[in-house]
Amino acid sequence: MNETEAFNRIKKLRSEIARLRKAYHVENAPNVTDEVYDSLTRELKELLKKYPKFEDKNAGENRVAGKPLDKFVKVKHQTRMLSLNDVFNEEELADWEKRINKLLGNQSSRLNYFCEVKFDGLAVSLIYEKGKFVRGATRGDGFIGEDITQNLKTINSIPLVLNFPYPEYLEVRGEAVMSKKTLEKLNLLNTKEGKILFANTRNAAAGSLRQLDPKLSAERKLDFFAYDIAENSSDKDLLRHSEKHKYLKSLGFPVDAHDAVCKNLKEVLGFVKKFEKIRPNFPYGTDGVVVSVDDLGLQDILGVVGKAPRYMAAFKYPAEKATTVVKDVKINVGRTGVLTPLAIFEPTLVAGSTVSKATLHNMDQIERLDLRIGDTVVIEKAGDVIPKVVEVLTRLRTGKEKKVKMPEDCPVCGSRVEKQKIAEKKEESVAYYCMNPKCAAKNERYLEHFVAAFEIYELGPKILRRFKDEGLITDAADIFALEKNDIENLERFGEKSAENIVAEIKNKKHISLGKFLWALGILHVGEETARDLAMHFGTLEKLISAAQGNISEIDSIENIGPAVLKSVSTFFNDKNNLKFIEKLKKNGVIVEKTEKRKAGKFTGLNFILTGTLSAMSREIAKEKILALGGKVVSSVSKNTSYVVAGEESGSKLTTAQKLGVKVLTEKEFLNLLS
DNA sequence: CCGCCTCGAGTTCT
DNA sequence: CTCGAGGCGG
Repeated sequence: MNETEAFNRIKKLRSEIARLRKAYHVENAPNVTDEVYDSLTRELKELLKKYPKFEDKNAGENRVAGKPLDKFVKVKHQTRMLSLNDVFNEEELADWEKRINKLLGNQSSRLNYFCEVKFDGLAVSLIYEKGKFVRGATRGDGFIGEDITQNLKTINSIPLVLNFPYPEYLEVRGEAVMSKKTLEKLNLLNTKEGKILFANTRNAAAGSLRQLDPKLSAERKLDFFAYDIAENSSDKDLLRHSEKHKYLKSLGFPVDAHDAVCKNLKEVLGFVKKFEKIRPNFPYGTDGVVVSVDDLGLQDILGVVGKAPRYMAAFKYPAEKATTVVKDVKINVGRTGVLTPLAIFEPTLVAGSTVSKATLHNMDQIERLDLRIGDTVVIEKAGDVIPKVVEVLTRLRTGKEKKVKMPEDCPVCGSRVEKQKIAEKKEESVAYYCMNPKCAAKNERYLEHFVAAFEIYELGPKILRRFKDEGLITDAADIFALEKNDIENLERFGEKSAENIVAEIKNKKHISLGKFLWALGILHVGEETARDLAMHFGTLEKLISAAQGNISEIDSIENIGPAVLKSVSTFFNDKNNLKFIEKLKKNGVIVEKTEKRKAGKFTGLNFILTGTLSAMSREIAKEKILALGGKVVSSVSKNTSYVVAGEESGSKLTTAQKLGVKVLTEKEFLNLLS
């Protein structure tokens, strides 16, 4: 990026950030997520670090967010309400400590830390006179906030009268929050009434406290947690931040129950990691941990720079949403010849890992998103794992973005690309296909699929490709004729790895009919349908003769309709395919006969496996269920009998609960098995 | 013919 | 996990 481009980007970012801020703080628009805002702000900051000449003191990023609304009475804070500097990882936390140590010099030996959970709500200030709650205000811009005393009085956890002995005058800082449960209920209600939903607990808390009618505010059932004392007229000697917490507790304020003094950064990180585990099940929304220098004397020495104190840092957990720029859209060719667009972007940290690409599925999806190369996009991780482009920030466009075009020719073999007719229908497929049966990409993907079905784990994509390039194999059947010598002679392959590979292949020559049919890669015949076929016919020979003669027998099988029927019969009437099967047999592949599905105690039951089981792998669990006559399906619906939830279960658990499907713990599942 | 379920296929990172 | 498409019942 050159200087002009950087400057243009900075301008765009500034205006979009300003727009989001206004939507967020002034209009309380619930659909704006602060993560997108944060992500853009981070990019702007980095750009300004690289190009300091474009710094602008009056620009939005140098002002504290939160312009007060006109509707509420404005109040001036006696001491400014600060914001915090963020750190995102261990390294940044260590940098923070280094800066502190430098400033403290020889006093740094007294340094220890205080950790507390950072609630994601609305920061408020509460004033008590003679032990009575007299005024509460929002943070606003840090200097001037809004008087929301009436609304705050509806929060049960804010004491209206302090426990004795209390100081003449006290100003408490804390966070007004909404529990996740309350938010869920509120959103459910809003859905029914057709109102807009709140994106997170923070927006909900802020929105609720901004209700002009305190009755509405009261219905929202907010909570409060205190974290600091700003003014205190008593002569009580508070020397540490941790003592403030204790004192707040004694006066009747709820404080974070996890808070702890940490001797060093290692302990701080321990706290951060411990809470990260608790966080998903914690009743309130949180976005990190606040780390403070515990000694108030040291805090004074360190002081405040700009709007944030040097003695505090917010350790932020990785955001679930982030923004990034699409550098390119590549086209992948799959086993079936389908062309799949793949967005390539700047490596970006999202939900704990760095992501550099995401599938776009097909052209329709690209059009729906209106995605162009060069666009800034919002990404998240579906189910916390798979990166996904959720939105394009079209306002950040410069006009230089390029539309994505599906190539007319296959990017690998160069042959024509086209949409396919959908069986029994006039429509065409959404996807484009490379129709060349000899396409190198298709063959490679097929080899990968084949070894996966045979469970030959030693042969990954890289090795397969190498074997193919070196001429060791031309088709999948050649794999079973590989010898130790062939492999050893290749560069970068040792004797040991050659032995392992050959042994593994030999081991996997016996295969069930179902897995074998799946390995053949027949159109529309995946793992499930392959098993249905295997269960019905029992042997490969019976299936082949039916495919070549009495196809009505295939048609009669449950879950097999016209499309699958046609593809199966076409496959087994093709001479090349039959030759390939013969070659596999000749090379030692033995297809095991399949027993007809036995009725067992799981007959008619559908299982879903989610999360990690400790006693067995999912693969084994699946086999056990099948052996008892049950089925393992991949998506939850109301027809699902049981969801078996292991450790760290994903979204399937949530859907199960929503649909009222019975959920089993691993223990309950094991009991059911035996 | 439509709407619900499933299945198939492609996909990411540690 | 997600999207498209096949199977099937209403």
